[in-house]
Amino acid sequence: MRSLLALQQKLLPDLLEVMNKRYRVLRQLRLTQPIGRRSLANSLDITERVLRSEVTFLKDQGLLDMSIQGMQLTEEGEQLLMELEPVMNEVSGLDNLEERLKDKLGIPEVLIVPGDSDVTPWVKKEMGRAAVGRLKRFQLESKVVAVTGGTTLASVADMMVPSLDMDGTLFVPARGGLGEQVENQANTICAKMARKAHTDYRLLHVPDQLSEEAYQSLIEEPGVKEILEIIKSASIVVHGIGDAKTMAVRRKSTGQVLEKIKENHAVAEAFGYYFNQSGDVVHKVKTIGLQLEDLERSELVIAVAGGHSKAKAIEAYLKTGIQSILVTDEGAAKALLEGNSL
Amino acid sequence: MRSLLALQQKLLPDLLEVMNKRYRVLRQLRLTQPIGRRSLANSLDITERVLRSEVTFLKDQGLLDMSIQGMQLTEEGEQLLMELEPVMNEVSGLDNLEERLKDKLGIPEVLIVPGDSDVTPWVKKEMGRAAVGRLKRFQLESKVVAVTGGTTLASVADMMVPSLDMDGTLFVPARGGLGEQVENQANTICAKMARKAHTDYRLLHVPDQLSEEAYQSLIEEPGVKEILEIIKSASIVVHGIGDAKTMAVRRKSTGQVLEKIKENHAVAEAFGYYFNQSGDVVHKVKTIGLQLEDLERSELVIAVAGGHSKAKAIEAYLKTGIQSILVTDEGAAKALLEGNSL
DNA sequence: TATTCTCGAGACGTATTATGTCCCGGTTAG
DNA sequence: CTAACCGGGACATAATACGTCTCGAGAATA
Repeated sequence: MRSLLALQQKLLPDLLEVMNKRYRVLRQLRLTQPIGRRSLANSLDITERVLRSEVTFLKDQGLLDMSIQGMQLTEEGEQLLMELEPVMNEVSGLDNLEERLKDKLGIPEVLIVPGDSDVTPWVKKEMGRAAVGRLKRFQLESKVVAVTGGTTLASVADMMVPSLDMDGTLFVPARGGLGEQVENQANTICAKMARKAHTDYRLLHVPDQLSEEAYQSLIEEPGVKEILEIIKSASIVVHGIGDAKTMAVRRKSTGQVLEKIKENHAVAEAFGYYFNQSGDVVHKVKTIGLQLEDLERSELVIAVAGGHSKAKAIEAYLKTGIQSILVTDEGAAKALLEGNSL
Repeated sequence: MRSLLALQQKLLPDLLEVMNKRYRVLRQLRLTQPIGRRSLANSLDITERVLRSEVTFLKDQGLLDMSIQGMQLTEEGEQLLMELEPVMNEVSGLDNLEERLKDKLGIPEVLIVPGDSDVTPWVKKEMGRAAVGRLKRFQLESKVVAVTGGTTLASVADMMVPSLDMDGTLFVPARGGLGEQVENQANTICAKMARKAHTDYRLLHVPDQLSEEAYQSLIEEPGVKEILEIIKSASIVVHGIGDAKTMAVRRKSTGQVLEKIKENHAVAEAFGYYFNQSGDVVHKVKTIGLQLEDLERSELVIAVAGGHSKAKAIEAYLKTGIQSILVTDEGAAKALLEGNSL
């Protein structure tokens, strides 16, 4: 017996097209609501008139509300969208991609969201939503969650929502100062995430540049030492993966470091570690906090990174053999699979 | 979690309508093929041009063939239609109706086909097809199937198809002469059914009017006695349900009988028994064969009857408490549920 | 407070599609 | 032989989809 969708393909070949169109409208709306017709049409790359037809239809169906501030999903719209997600993933073949990528990378789980965050920036938010969704399916009560910095993790924080079974969950930054801008620092993201989740957080204040003596005395400081222990005990880690060169530049690393990275052909970066194509560590930012080997003791590691330009970095990092869940986007996933098949 | 169809109802109600239209075309075509555009359009009560659009589409999809004799379903069309049946039942809410009716009548299973056989005659054929389909899901090898007469059972015979697991199945008429026209007599229907099923049948020749002595000597006749025993051993019974008065008139019953039926407020009739609104037997045609109490020993009893005008009769008959499967149509089902809710 | 921006809604001409209505030549049954 | 029915072609018209522009209202900003 064929599936319902297969039957419908025969009887209504354009069904999927329409369904996909409406689904995309709802999904984009969820990300940017409240939003007006023109901007939304622009985001979806369709003309205003077409969007208008869809939107009036969806409004009649009670899936969204129109007001002077713009359009917003109704309760029912949110609900429908949620239920629609797995269906559309299957339709667009994303679950297929997920399977293949899982096999290629040798990791236990891959989640792929549609789009390419290099092309359309809001895809990062979708990755964020997916990561949060995955996180919440885990038993989080009284657990410590360590998070890193980066723009992708900022998206994860953006999409964080409170949940009943996050009672006592504590968010901490994975590692100390890594030279990022404030909004992308682990501390900032950690705080934001905890606030949005309606739960607690602890911060780790470590200056970027530090002499050896100052460093030694700092880690003996009782306040710091206590947090460090909590961080080391983290059972859940959520982190991003960056392109080595980009990250080094963004962190305003010294010429020496840049040189080292270039010489050793580093391609990937994750929480202060730089990796070459084979997954070997070629450089490490000197700071306190979670170390690479600590990951092995974690119960759940989620790596979030997308955009086709990150494909190489993702692949290199996962060659370390870390059993991590990968949350990525269609662009990166396809690039990864293509690159591998060459 | 709602089903995919429920989601689609919200997201693409218009497409489901189209799907329904195309489904109806295919279904009607199956019943009357080969048939031309104009007649088919007439049957479906849509204009020729609309049908034409659908038909050309369906032809392009390879679901039907057009020839000079008319249109016919292809193999693929037949297959699709079959797989589509449960889906469309869900869409049109028929499976919901089935559940409700099952509860109201207190019987184990109800099958409803779309339409109303009082309004559109070919719905009887659909009921026939449904009954045959249900019958074939039962283990029929070497079993005896007793059938009654009536126009509805004639439709069942029409739709009978051979099947691999009907080896050794024997068709017999449930009861002797009941005064029907030849084409609606149990004997005729029994023979037709067996022939279409590519299996055996035995007939029971009993004249309509018979003196008591002749009757007694007849049932002692070896040939008759043998068949009678087979009939009594029938494990499967398929029968119709009629309106009491209509049946009495059609059978040209005597004024005496008509009077009795009227006086006792008989509303339903089934294989020669007349029932009042409470399900009590108020009259019984004197003939040999299966008796009402024999039904209790049957493994499978299927009652087939449709059309809103038969609602009262169906309800009355099923009040006897017989554990029967009911095959009916939308018209009767709705009338039954409405009547009950008043 | 003044100004600018974005919002939904209306309007309207045009391109596209759906539909109603005929007609035609061929095939078949009576 | 003819009447009925078949698919297919044709065409005017109605309905719909779409691109484009405009307007007044509220929100944000300065």
